[in-house]
Amino acid sequence: MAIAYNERTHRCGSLRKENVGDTVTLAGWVNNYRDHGGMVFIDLRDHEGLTQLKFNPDTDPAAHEIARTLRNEDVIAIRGTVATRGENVNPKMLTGEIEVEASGADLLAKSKPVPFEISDHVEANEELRLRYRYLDLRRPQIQNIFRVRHQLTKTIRDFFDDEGFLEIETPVLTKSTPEGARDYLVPSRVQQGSFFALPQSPQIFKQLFMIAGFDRYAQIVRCFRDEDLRGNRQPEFTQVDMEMAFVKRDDVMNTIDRCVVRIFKEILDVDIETPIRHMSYAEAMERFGVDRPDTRFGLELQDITDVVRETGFGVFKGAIESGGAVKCIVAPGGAELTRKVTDGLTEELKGIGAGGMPVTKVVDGADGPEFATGVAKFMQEFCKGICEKTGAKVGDAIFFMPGSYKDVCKYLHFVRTRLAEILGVIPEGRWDLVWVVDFPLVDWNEDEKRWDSTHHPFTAPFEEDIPLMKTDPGKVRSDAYDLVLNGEEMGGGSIRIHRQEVQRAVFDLLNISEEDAQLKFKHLLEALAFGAPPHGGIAFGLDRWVMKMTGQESIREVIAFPNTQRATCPLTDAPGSVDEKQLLELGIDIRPEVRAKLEKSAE
RNA sequence: GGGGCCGUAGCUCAAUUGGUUAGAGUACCGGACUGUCGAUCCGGUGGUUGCGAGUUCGAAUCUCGUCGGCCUCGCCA
Repeated sequence: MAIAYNERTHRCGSLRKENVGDTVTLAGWVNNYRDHGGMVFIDLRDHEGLTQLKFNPDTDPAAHEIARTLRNEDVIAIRGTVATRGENVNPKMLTGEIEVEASGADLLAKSKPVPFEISDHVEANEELRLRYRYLDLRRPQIQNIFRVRHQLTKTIRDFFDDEGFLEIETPVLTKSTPEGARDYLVPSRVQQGSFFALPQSPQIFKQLFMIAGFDRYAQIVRCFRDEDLRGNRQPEFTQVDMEMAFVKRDDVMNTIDRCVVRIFKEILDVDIETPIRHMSYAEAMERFGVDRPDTRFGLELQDITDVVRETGFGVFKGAIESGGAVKCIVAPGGAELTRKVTDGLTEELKGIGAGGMPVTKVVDGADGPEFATGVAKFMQEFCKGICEKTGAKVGDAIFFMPGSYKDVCKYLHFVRTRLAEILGVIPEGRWDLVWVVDFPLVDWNEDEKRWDSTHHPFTAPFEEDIPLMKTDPGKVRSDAYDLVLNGEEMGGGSIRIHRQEVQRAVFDLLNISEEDAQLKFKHLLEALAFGAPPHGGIAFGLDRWVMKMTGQESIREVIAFPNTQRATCPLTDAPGSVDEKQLLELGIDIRPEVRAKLEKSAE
């Protein structure tokens, strides 16, 4: 008799000893089978958990016959009676006190042997996992990630709903903006020769919502950027996007503080202290060398430019004379580090463009602490000064970095992060949140010889800094803010420019002509002329939040069907070629040199 | 575009550093087994060592190229 699989009485994670004696119907996948010739045991799996099924030839020969043929990942439905396991309780299973004695079984779908085991014990390589992602997604730990993802989006939506935000969708087929990241383009058939762009973010649209008078908008929205991938970057990703009218930056940050508190409480049952602390961009760069400081540990950067100003040591002297700096990191107990480790660090640094890294160790000398090994002989005369300035003690190692301020920051940030791993000083279970504020409005682009927006061209400068735009643009601070969690940027936003004359001044500074501005941002500029309320907002990388909250190392783990580093999908084989007919309709063609390359690789 | 690591059975990994017929666990197939739970025991199938050149008496191992994966710099307003 067929089992009514559409009338499951329970799920596989729910049966307990209170259910003993109940007649139940379950359905799911064969997680594992143990065939004793007589007795057959099957662990049945569904989205909730595992239940052991027992097939006894004396109880039900027909069901037992079916059970003997079952293999992993076969889909079955069974009917049976819940029984206690007596002496044979399995404490490792949530349902380990019971089992279901099957009195009927249906094979609903046979499975081929799977390319990799669906289990906690075996980890297949990532490419294979992505190629058979639907099998990978069967693993309970992976399903849990998506459960957290669901809870997180629900919590965020509930929060914004409670605070009076409206979720409104914005276009996916929209207009290319030449600023910022490379756009994904979609050719138009109706307007041959024209292209839509997929949004890098709904930035302008959300500002238009404010001008439209919605007051508060929030959306969980897919965004696209055609740039190279990283462990925490995918070409399509999900933003939590919000905008508020009639606010100053503290209002936005306070709102997010409340949201973050709620997220941590509801998802992880962790209490976050508010207000989340603020740190200026300048302080972050000075102490950590990066605008997303990891404040869970020390190893901060220390400036010793003044201490060693009179040095004859070539690289230090050169850096100082050309207006740069000499900074260092003191590694407590670093004298224990082997030559191999410090040399390895130097090699890694060279890999990202550094010339090298002078290192020395502080030892007990005849006359107090002195330097030993490495660049000791060049630095000995400054030992006392450096130790006083930095607090370095006997047994420590000091890693020096001379160069331009930018380079020193970049390389020492790298050193700091690696040292923290090597020394094992990153505490577990910490959630260090910090708002980085007072970013510079613009950044000098040496290659192009022009000022670029640090954030984006609609970010408001500090009112009191506006006069500096003409005289010293690099000093102008912007009303922008980034939220950083454990050294990773989780989101960023700003107060926007709502007055035309300020917007024009910023465009001037960015060397965007009136014509250009009209061409690129006409819709926003026009709207600003019709009474724009002061407004500001922020956007979060949802994927990064899920990644952090589930303890994953890669963003790919928290996206159902992610891309590889070369932006392909091993499961669908996207992107793929299209018919000539499709190209014809769109009025576009593959360039000859690309065609030639494709034909060559097809051979 | 640059730097680094990797690619051996369906899967996870070995192969004494260039040496005879490339092994093990697992999966799969056959057999045994009535309390297992990563079942056990016996037997079996399974390999273009990513691909292509080269060096060598001899290459999984060395060299070059190429393809693919991951990390990273640039890039990501």
